[in-house]
Amino acid sequence: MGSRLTITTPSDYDLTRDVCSYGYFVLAPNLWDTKKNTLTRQLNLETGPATVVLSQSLRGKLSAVFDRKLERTEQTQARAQISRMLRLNEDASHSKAFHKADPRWKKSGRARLFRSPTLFEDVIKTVTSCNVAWPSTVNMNKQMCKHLGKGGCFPTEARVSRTRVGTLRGRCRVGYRDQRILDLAKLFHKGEIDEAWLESPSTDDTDVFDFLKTLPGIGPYAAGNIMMLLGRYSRLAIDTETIRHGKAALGMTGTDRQITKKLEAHYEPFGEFKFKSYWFELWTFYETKQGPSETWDREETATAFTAANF
DNA sequence: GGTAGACCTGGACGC
DNA sequence: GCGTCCAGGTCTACC
Repeated sequence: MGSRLTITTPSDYDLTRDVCSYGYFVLAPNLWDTKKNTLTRQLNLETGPATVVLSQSLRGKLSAVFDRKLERTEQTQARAQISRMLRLNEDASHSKAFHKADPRWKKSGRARLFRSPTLFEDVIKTVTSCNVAWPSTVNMNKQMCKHLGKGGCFPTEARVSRTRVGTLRGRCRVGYRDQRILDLAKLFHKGEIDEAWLESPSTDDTDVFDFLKTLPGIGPYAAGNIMMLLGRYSRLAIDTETIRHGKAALGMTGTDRQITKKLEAHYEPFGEFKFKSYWFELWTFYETKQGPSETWDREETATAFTAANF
């Protein structure tokens, strides 16, 4: 019989709404059950992988059911990873501050963006989303979990750092990103990424952004996206989808450079919550096209989300 | 500081 | 079923 943990959440936490809030919730090893409203995934723990099923039946509480018994230290690890993934550190007052800055989301309560249990997974997922259509991103993550992850887990930095580039390219289908992913894994494995510094409130956003851009495979878009994943929402991550959103939803015209400037100005009033305001606008647009995000099946969204759909 | 071209994959399209 | 074209962000070389 596996372990069962009760996770205390912020009072306004809603598992369905807050998991189905960012594209990574449909990337392996995450599996959202559209019928049961549960999130299943594998976690890398001290003595090996463990599969957890997260569900919510009470406000302020989550249930985490594991496929095996966890030692006390593993329970602590699992709690920390789940907390990071679900952004349980962002309490109700954080949501309230965001809704004050942008009241459009007060009614739905949207405020949190789903992320990964580790920064390493977030960074690699971001690299797999660069210069590629969504179905390829889905496939890259699926193949990395299949070929490199123990027990279906997302591979650790240790595992990726000793993987050959040919395996990353040939089996995991990451293309020219192979060397960049390998170099990133080595940096994480050697402890050259100071997560405490990146996440510290006393570290300036600009310093974090400038550092991220020095990493292999990380340019302005990826750095902006990782900023969001670190809980820093003061800047946008502008890609072709952002430009398209500027044109289609906000009626902006001009060259891409002109639209970029207009977008920066458009979201400026949202200050430290700029990314969230932008993202929930975009997410709402996707939902008008694809239906509520909690109904998006992992396999179906792999093919449904192409530029042609928008 | 700005920009052209290469990088790789998979979907779309034409035949 | 096959071949070709194209989209996507980062990096390097060059002006």
